[in-house]
Amino acid sequence: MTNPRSDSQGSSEPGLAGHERLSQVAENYLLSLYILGEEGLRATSGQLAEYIRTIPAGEGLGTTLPSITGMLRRMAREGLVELTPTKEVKLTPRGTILAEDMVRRHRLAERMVVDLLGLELHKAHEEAHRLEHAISPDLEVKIIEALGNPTTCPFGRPIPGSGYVPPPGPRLTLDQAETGVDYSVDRVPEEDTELLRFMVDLSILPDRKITIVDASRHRGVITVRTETGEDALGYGVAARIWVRPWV
Amino acid sequence: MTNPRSDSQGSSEPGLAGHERLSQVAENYLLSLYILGEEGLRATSGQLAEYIRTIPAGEGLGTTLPSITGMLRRMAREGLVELTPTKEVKLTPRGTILAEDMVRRHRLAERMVVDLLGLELHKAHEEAHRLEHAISPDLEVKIIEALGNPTTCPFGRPIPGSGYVPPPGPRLTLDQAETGVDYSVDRVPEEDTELLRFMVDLSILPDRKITIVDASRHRGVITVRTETGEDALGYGVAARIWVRPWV
DNA sequence: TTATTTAGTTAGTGCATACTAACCGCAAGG
DNA sequence: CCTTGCGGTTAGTATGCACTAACTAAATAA
Repeated sequence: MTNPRSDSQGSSEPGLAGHERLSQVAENYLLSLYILGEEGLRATSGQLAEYIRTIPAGEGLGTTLPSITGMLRRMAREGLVELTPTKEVKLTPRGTILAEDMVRRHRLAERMVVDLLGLELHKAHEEAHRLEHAISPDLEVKIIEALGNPTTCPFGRPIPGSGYVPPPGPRLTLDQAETGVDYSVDRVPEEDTELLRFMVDLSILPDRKITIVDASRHRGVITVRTETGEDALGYGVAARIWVRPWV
Repeated sequence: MTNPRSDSQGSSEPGLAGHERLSQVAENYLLSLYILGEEGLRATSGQLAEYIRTIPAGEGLGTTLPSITGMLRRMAREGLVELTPTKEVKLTPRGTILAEDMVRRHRLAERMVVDLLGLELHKAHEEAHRLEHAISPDLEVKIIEALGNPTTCPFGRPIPGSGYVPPPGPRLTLDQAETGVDYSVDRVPEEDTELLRFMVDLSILPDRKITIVDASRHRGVITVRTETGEDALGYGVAARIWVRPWV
């Protein structure tokens, strides 16, 4: 956003895209918009507000509708987004590139803090939200090397530009899965700290095996078996866990 | 600075000090003031301007005297510094604690990017200047663990709160050292990227052995021998390298 | 001693980002 | 068809942090 930070910034190192630097706020918006897209949600100011509200402490507020309108206007002026007549927010090509940069840095940061620094998984998303703004192209390259070119974040989401190929076979949410069939966990929600803590205990984590022992929709409870044992999940939670058929 | 970021921030984790979050600009000022103190320089607005100018790309400018006056006024209002009648800037107790926090994070970040991520030494200082603002207390603990409780940054400066004890024996700058005597490098300048690149080649790095082969003050040149071989340094450069007697 | 240089402040502005309060347009319900 | 409410924008304002231009006070030089 032509903020002071964007001066004196000439990084033309090799490796990855141009890595133009924006304000942290703009970077957060781009990341949020990218993720809304990924989730297949209509990217409106309201959705954006909601998502931004999940961006944990340390990143500033900016969660009221008027703030968002204003920010989007500025971003539109800078050619990062377009505001369609249907009140939707679309990333421009340039915005898309920069958004991917952010998502990549975010997910690399998540991997770094977990795999290299041993941070507890449930804290990774929040920490990454701070770190993503502080990773230069040089550092990004080093992180990728140190991690051995990871293709997903620790929650199972793909790292853009990493050469991720979605595993074969259909992907579905756990609430739609069949009883008695073995599945592999594909993705888990990343922003719900308390839930994550619980899932770590239960080994409901990407690439682990999970099987539905019993699903009683009327009670709204699914019982699953994992490495660790058996436990019950609500349908709401189950709907946020993606699985694919076990190899 | 009562900026939006300081809301929603309740980190009361164990381990290290309170870790109140300020604006990045304020954090930079605190770090700069701390380092000026460390170097024994009179901390005036002018010195501050000069030091802040060395803070590399990505951190924003804010280098003119009026900006500094303004910022210091705000920081004084927040009880971080005091402006003495002799135009000197003093850290308050609270300011000192927060400044130490920043310096610690900065130096840990330097170690992390070098030791854990393999970043080239001459880039470490600049990267750390971005990362220092993005390290939470939790993460700090993990970084310390992963690094095995380091007591200095890769340039030889002590990490506050690490239990660093200065090595015994006198410390002097290389331009004052005697010819033919073996010394151990104690500290090297961290912000001069080009110089550092050269020193890495020459193995003029903390804890390495260095010996003056010949010093011809009139020519302004000192010839040193290191692991790597012999080479000539200007007196200006030599004055910025700290050494102590070799064990 | 007076003139100049140096260091710092004050004044006046600009921009990004936040907020609250007030307004608008459309979908749904009566 | 009108009314209400939700989602969004506009208006108005505040604060942090940057700048330039103009002033001042202390130190230095002439």
